Amino acid sequence: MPLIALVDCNNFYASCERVFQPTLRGKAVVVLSNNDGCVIARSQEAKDMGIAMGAPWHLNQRDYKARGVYVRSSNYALYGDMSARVMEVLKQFTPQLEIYSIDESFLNLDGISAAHTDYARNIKSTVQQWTGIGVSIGIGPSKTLAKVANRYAKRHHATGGVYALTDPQAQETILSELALEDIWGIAHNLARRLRAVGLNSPLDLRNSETSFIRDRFGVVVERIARELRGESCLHLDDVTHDKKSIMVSRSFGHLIEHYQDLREAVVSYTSRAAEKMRRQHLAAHHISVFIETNRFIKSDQQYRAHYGIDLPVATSDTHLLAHRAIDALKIIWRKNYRYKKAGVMLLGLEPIEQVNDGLFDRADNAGALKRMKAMDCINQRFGHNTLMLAGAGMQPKWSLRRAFLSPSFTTHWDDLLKVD
DNA sequence: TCTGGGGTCCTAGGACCC
DNA sequence: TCTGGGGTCCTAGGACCC
Repeated sequence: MPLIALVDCNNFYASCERVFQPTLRGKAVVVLSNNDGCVIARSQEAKDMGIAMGAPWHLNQRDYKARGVYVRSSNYALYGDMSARVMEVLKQFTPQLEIYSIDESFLNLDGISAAHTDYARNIKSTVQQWTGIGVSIGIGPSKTLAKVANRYAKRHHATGGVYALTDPQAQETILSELALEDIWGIAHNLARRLRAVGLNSPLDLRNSETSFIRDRFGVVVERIARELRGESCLHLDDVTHDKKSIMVSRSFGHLIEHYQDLREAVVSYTSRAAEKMRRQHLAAHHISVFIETNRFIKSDQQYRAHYGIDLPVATSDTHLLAHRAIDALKIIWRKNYRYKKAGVMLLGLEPIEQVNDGLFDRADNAGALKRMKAMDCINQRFGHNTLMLAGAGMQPKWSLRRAFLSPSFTTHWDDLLKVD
């Protein structure tokens, strides 16, 4: 029987903030989304105060601040870096590690001779010591049961943050006490449909007839049911795959009515998405743009639309993609709406072996490559608004404009490229 | 005033082929 | 008189995840 551990960082973003600002220890900390719109992470103290995940911050902001809650805007570069450190430590404890998300990994414990809870406690304390991040560890014969065990470890202090759900009796008890929605892969909709046929708990689902589940709910739920039985269906996957899509989207700080503003946003998102894509050595065959109004303002006329364009040749050329994105935007944009959000998706991604190969379909490949690399550097250095201006054909800051227009511009590239 | 951002997988149905 | 059926591929949209 395989044994799988799920290591999950506790309150990850809040914990990261604390590592870099130790005075936040023991304090209630929340991390907010873009525009400081809603709560996306909370320290234990903040959870204990009843601050909900996803809660719109503006609703209770004054109240919480008065009660001493510390607030941080999200810093994904920091979290990504901390995540990599944690994963590096975890790698040393297993022959096979699947990085599932920024704060979670599955570890294969097969062939580990030590008692698994002792082993897990060792992992936990090592991660804590080397990175400053606290983790909880759940162990089970399948990923789904490891998830359940992890949840149990997080919620029951007596476990000390480590719990192995290997005993059949314990499995029955815990599965009978959980709600369907507590199971990985089951959310509101599926839970409702399951209850409609009399399956009210994870235990009911586990004990139901496989063929019945398969017929009524499809392979996804069938796998969940099998996993709950301890049958490992979702195997560990330790190779990193190329991304299948790359998206950049944002909610605007204020509602946008003019086409020009929307266009600036879309061009800016496109350049960021293209930049991400190039960093992963990928090129896109398809670009899709979407815009939407604010669904929370009931009195506003609502509008949502998206449009995709196929690219004849896979490309990661910012200019080319930006032009296609604008084409798409022109098609879906409508007057007299107040837009809240826009996004750009790159799809049909394929790897490019060499940076130069198939990357550009313009004549001046070398020049385009240089310009593109420099744009990435400018982005990093001056912020994306700079490129947004340049990309949209507007007037960038004078110094940058001079850089772009100067005949000797190429001699400046090397300086810019040193940033890399 | 103010409600995130970035992903993956599966399915159903249509088009098309032999 | 009889008017198939199996298979693949593609896409849009749903559902779920962190």
